[in-house]
Amino acid sequence: MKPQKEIIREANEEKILQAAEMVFANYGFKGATTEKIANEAGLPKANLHYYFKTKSLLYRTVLEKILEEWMQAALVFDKYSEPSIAITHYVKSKMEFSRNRPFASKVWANEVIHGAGVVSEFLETTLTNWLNDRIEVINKWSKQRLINNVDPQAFFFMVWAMTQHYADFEKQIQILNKGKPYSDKDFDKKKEQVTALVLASVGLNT
Amino acid sequence: MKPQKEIIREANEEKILQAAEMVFANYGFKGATTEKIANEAGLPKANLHYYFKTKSLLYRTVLEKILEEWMQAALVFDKYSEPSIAITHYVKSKMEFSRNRPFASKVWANEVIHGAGVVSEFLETTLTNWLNDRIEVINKWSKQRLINNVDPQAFFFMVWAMTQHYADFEKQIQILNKGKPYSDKDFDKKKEQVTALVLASVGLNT
DNA sequence: GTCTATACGTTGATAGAC
DNA sequence: GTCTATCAACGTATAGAC
Repeated sequence: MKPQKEIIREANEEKILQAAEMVFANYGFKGATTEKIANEAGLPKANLHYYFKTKSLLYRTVLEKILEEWMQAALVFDKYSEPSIAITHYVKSKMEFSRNRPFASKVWANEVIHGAGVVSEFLETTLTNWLNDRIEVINKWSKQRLINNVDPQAFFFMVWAMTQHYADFEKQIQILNKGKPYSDKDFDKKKEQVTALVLASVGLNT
Repeated sequence: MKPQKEIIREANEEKILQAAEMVFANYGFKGATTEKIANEAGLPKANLHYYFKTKSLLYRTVLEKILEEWMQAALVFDKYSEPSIAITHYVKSKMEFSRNRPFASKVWANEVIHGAGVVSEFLETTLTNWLNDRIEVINKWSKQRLINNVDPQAFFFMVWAMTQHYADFEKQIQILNKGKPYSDKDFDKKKEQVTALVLASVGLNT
């Protein structure tokens, strides 16, 4: 059985991390204050600093959690060997991530826009390796004439950009949607449309 | 002939606006300090506040300039009536904007991610009108069987996301490109690839 | 129009009682 | 582990001499 203190610690850290993700997403690193995060987590600022010594450390911890989930979503690409099925599942997985974890997507976007100071190591190693392997898969499919002869890198950038756009530019999308946020049904339709566009872009019919 | 003071004013405002765009792009609104901007513009902080009373006003002025350019690039869509030509020119125009004005794109992305507090009015009026008109164009093309039957809104979001991705996620793209920024030649190739993907996505061949 | 010095608010972080 | 009080650093904005 876990000691009482450890249980408390884990619960509080979790509350803080969730609050931090939201506040960092909405205000950026500098714009986010430890006080806002603490309020959102429902505890005094001093407690936040007790659990996370510095704001910087808290930010890095938030990003680490996001990276784990990013990789988790990426695994879907390898689950199926048939191009249209693999791509469909991957796009849907990315769209669902945007829908369910919009703050995570925004924190990520923010971090990269401002120079990826924290995540550059991840980009240089894990993500580079992941992408290079998947580029080979796309090239293989092209050679087998299963899909159009596309630039694999441009293809992945397209999928990332399109799917993350629905999280990062949520506000713009909402305004252009007559001011109303997408309902679950709306979003499901967009998920289908995005998938159809991606499949067509490499020459696959739906 | 313009009075001397006016000439000085215009020159200094221009220097400040350019510096501000870069600093806002790289550090976000809160992360950008008036001192950094002033240094970048090559004048003391007090002068910056002489030309732009507050940081907020400076930020809004930067955004207004970006909006004008955004609309300018959007005009290209209407220059040609044939779908593949219109789309090709529009995508290329957006890609060139990302290439030539990466800071503008980043400031915009940042602003929208954090809730579009300043640009929401533009989104509600000008951009909504622009998009609604262009949606009709896409629908017309669909009905005439000139392009696939696609969701016009999803189509434009795709183009915006894909093209702006090359500016906003510049750093990530650079790292995934063996650490080297795209040369002009690299970028031209990507421009072609992006155009090909977009055309194919609506059923047009290249 | 330029610039140094400075006032004043905000915020990250800590001390120290409970 | 919790929380109030507090401080030092920073950053916006201005006063006032040139």
